[in-house]
This record gives sequence, C-alpha cells and structure tokens, in this order.
Amino acid sequence: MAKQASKQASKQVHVPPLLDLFRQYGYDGVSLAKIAQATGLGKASLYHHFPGGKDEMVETVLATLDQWLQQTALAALEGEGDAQTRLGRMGDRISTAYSQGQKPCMLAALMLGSAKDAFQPQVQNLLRRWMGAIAAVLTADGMDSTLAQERSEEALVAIQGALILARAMADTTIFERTLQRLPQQLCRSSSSA
Amino acid sequence: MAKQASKQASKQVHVPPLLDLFRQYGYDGVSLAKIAQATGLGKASLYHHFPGGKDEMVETVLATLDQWLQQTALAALEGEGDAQTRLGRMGDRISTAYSQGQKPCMLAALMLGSAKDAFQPQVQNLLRRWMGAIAAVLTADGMDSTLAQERSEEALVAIQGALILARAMADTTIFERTLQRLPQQLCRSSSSA
DNA sequence: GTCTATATTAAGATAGAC
DNA sequence: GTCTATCTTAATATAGAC
Repeated sequence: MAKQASKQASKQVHVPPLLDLFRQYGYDGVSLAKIAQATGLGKASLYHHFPGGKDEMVETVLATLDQWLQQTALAALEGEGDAQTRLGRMGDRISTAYSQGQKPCMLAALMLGSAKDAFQPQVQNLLRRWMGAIAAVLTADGMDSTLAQERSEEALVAIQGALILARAMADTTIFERTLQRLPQQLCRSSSSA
Repeated sequence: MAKQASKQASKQVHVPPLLDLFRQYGYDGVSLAKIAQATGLGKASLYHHFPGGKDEMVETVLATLDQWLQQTALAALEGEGDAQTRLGRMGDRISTAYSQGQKPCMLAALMLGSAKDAFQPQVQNLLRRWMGAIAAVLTADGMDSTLAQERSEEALVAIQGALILARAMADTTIFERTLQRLPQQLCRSSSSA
C-alpha cells in the first residue's frame, strides 16, 4: 500500500513540467529531448517512470487535471453564496490555473494532431463533468435544467475561446474580462437572450 | 505579369489540402510525408513549389485565409440590413468555412508549439482586422466605440471557444448554437450585462 | 515540374552498466 | 533510479536525372 502510494508519488513529481510542455506544444510538438531537458532526467530514466512513453505521461497529467477539477475548480462551486458568487470563485481559480490566460489549456491542445483519437474520451469526460457542475449550480438557483445545460456550454466556450484569443493577441485582459463577465452572463434571464 | 500570376496560381492549387492538414494537426504534427500524400506530390516537388518548406506553405495558406476573411466573412458585413442581419450573414459564412464546427481553426492551431513565434504577427493581424470589422458594424448601429470593441472580442472568443468545445465533445450543435446566439449577444443593450 | 535516390539530423525506444 | 550507448525509424532537405 505504501509502495503503491510512493510509486504514484514518483510520477506526480514530474507532472508540472509535463503539463507545461503539453499545454504549450501539444502532443506532437513535445519530444523526449524537450521532456528530458524540462525534467532534468535522461531519456532512459523517463521510460523507467513512464514505460508507455509520451502516452503514459499524458495520461498521468490528465489524472492530475482530473483531481484539480474536482478539488479546486468544482470545489469553489460548493461553498456558500448565490450562484453568481460561486461562479465568481471558480473564475478566480481558473485565472490562477491558466496564469491569467498566458498558458493554454492542455485539453484543447490534445484535440489537435495525432493525440486526438487517443485522448478524446478523457477530455470529453473532464469537460462533461465540468459543465455538469456548472449546470447544477444554475439549476439550484432555480434555472430550467435545459437552459442551465446550454449555459454551462456557454461557460466552457467562453473560457476556451478567451484562452485562444488572449494568447493569439498577447493580451491577458481579454481573458480576465471574459472571466469577470461570466457569472452575470450565465445567470442572466432568458428574456434578454 | 502573367508569369507571376501563374506562379502564384500554381501554389494556390495546393492550398486546400495544406489548410486541411495544418488546421487538424498543427504545425508540428504535419510532416512532409503527410503533405506529399495529401497533395499527391513527391517531397522534392513540394520543395520546388515551396522552397522555404513548411514555413512557406503556412505563409501561403495564411495569405489565402486573408483573402477569405476579406472577400467572404467581412464582405457579408457590408450588405444591406441592420447589424443583427449582417452579423447573421457572417455567421452563415463562418459555419460553412468550419464545416459546422467539425474542422478546427488554423489560426488557433498555429498558436501552439514551435509555430507560435513565427506566425503570431500574421495571426494577430488577421484577428485584429476581423474584430475591427465587427466593431465597425456595431458602431454604425449606434453603439459606443469602446463597447463595440469589447463586443468584437466577445465574438471571436465565442467562435474560437465553440470550435474547441464542439470538436472536443464531438457535437456540432454547440458550434451552431453559439453562432445563432451571436448576433443578439453582440447587439444586446449594455444594461443587461 | 516531377521523380528516385540520398544525405543529415532528430525522433521514439531499449539494453545493460552502475 | 539514473546513466551512456545504441538501435530503428522517420524527419527535413537536397542533388540530379528525366
């Protein structure tokens, strides 16, 4: 039991540099040479920790992102306050995780190139749970279930789009403005839309 | 003059398969072997048309996208009707260009990996002109200039985000819903936001 | 303008010493 | 658990015939 825990822990140490690489370069743009440099390990050492190569590295990072979603982003939705307050708290966590929009989303990066087919199920699952939690906050606020689902799609569309545009325009204020707009945008009455 | 025209035309023939590759695989995910297969040319023939290699191919595709933006997307904003009608027409052209959200945006794909630094200026220029044209439609409708600029950012955020999410969730309705929402979203009164 | 053949470099991956 | 050394394949790019 202790061995299994330490075995997982040894992989977790290398997750931050791996996340940084895959989110910025995408799966096809990351070479083992880049990974070796970023982690400070040799190629052979990398295969010791990740016998499955790049695929297993991505899987490990995805597992960490799964934890982050549950324990950080979605946890922010659980506290006190009304829907707008809760969504605002989630926005703060998101802003931090993406460095105010300077760093891309690895989920989006993985949907390009040869990685798409391999990792789409995990990405889909992560996004689905994210949207489900946002929709739950909105329905708890009295919103119709179908509309809440549509609004949760709007939320992820806004976050992903803001990341793309902020990076392309090299302007973090685009990302910050989008996040600040989000709580009101999601909670607006359907008559104005 | 005729020779120069035919020289450019010979490159234009190969733009569609190149666009398809770069938007789906990104710069780092596209190999010359893939390009040779998609165009039906040998590697050496590719270097005859594009002595600069992949970089020159991307530049050529970007020039075509520049033309598409001007002659198709922005041309839809020039006709008759109010702002919402014009923006709706642009949405139709966009839906077609992206195959109802099934195909990624090459501009977004180029902002990942080793291509980012090389092509960011061109991508930035394209997005800036796109936003400028949308903002112009809104200000012609009587909207404040600063607000119109912010709304044009919203527009590109929505388009880019919808492309990401629709592809990740394998659900084109996300993209179509976003485009249908867009005209009203951009023209809404600022009191409700 | 297209091809075959080839040069060169870098990629993913493994063997085996320490 | 990390390393050096190596294997194999695939990458970018060019030379030169047709």
